[in-house]
Amino acid sequence: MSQVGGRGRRSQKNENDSGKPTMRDALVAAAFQLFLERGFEQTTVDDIVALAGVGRRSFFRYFPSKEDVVFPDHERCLADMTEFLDSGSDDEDPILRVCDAARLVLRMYAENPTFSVQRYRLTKQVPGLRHYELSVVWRYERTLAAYLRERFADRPDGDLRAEVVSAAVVAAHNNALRSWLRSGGQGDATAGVDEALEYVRRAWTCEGAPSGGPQEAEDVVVVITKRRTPMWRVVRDIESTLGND
Amino acid sequence: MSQVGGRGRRSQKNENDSGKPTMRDALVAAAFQLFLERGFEQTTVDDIVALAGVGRRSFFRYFPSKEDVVFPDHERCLADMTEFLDSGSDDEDPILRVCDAARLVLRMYAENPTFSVQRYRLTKQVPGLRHYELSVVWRYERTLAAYLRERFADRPDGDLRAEVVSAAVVAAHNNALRSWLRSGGQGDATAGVDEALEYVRRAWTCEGAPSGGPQEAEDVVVVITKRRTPMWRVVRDIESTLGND
DNA sequence: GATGCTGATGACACTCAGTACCCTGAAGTA
DNA sequence: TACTTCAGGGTACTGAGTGTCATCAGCATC
Repeated sequence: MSQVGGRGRRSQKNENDSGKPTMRDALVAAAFQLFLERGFEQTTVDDIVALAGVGRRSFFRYFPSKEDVVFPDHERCLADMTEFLDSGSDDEDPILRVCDAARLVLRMYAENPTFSVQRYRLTKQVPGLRHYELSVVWRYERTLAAYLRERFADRPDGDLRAEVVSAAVVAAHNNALRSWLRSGGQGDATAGVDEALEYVRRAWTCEGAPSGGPQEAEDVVVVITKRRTPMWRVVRDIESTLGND
Repeated sequence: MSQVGGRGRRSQKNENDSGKPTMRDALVAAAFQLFLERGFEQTTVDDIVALAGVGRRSFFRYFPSKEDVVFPDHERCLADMTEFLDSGSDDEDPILRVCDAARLVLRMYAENPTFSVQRYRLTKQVPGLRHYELSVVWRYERTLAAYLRERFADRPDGDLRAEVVSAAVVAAHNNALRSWLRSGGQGDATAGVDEALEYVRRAWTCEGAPSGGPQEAEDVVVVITKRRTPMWRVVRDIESTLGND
């Protein structure tokens, strides 16, 4: 119960050097202690501020809602993501760029596995928190989509492509992230996310020019046919795979 | 202001033949009238029940929350979608199937354009409703993903693929749907959605097995390598494609 | 027609999240 | 010292959502 709190993102303004935790951090710690003890819905804001020893009004000064205290670091992560996307050069593959942006979220989770896993279990149980999480994920997705929309502005399908790719990237990232969280935060989270993101990137870059990518593999695609498959069918499928139709 | 209400889904149990609207419909109509007049947040549940001439407690008997009254038909549409997916035959392309499932949502919107457009404008303005909509969309996405996960169970990447494809399908559908709603519900919504869904399908059926239609192909997979690719790399990729690693 | 059951509705009270408003005290500044 | 500023405390209020009980209409049964 001592590893909770907004740890893992020091050197920010919400941390003073004297070791004494900020009121914000104290509130997060108190809230999580109670949430884990008796559940989210069974804990009132009054309980939290009583444990933290502060006034009720102060809680809402730091967190706009009771749900916000469960996701204390997303606001910063979202800002980091925006900044990261703004700072990129224009000759980089946009899809690779949003994949890297998604990795920022993973990094935030991985910085404090215990906290992340506790939060994951809590969120899984409580509908209200699940819904709140949706709105957080949605904001990440909007950020990625806005970036892609700009980068794809010259394409006729730019708008649709931006939407779909950002949704796919977020889904892939979250799929790998949740799998890591389900495992209790054991092992390396990065590998799974890399794989998942690469999976999406491949689907959305193969169809035009093969373009980017590390340079290994990618060059090899596999054909397996049943015996006696008519040759025209093989040819047709090769052609449609290559996008020549 | 008279075209609001849960219209467009008659022949359901919430409609009695005597022409007198159900209490549920009366509540939806009263709520929308007030929401459009003075806004969602400026309207209390007390206002709604007063206008509808019913008791306050009755509101919450029909709608679990104030937000629910804005999306009175999604519950049924979700049930339709589940039923549709359950009733399909197993030799149909899963991705085509979920695309068709997504079209059920479009159909619901298109059944009552005026209502849909009013709701769209309302939802766009009110953060609370936007968040609620996210959870509705999420449930559709979960339904599609659960179906795909089952259908992709034999693939090594089945889980990830199910997540990513359902996210992409939902994103494409919503992109086209919103574009239609922004236009004020003019013209044909179907064409745009068809195009968007086809866009996604193409990206996700070319990449592995060409598969495509019902029973054709499926047997043909394509290998293309660069000249002079080392044989070990070809073998490795064949193995990993087959999931033998 | 009286009795009893049931399901829909209304009435009332309560909890709790979130907000508006104002007070206090500490720190800094002229 | 007087003034300002600002973080925080205290109180009262609004409004969503819930639990509980009373009421009443419809309907069957005796």
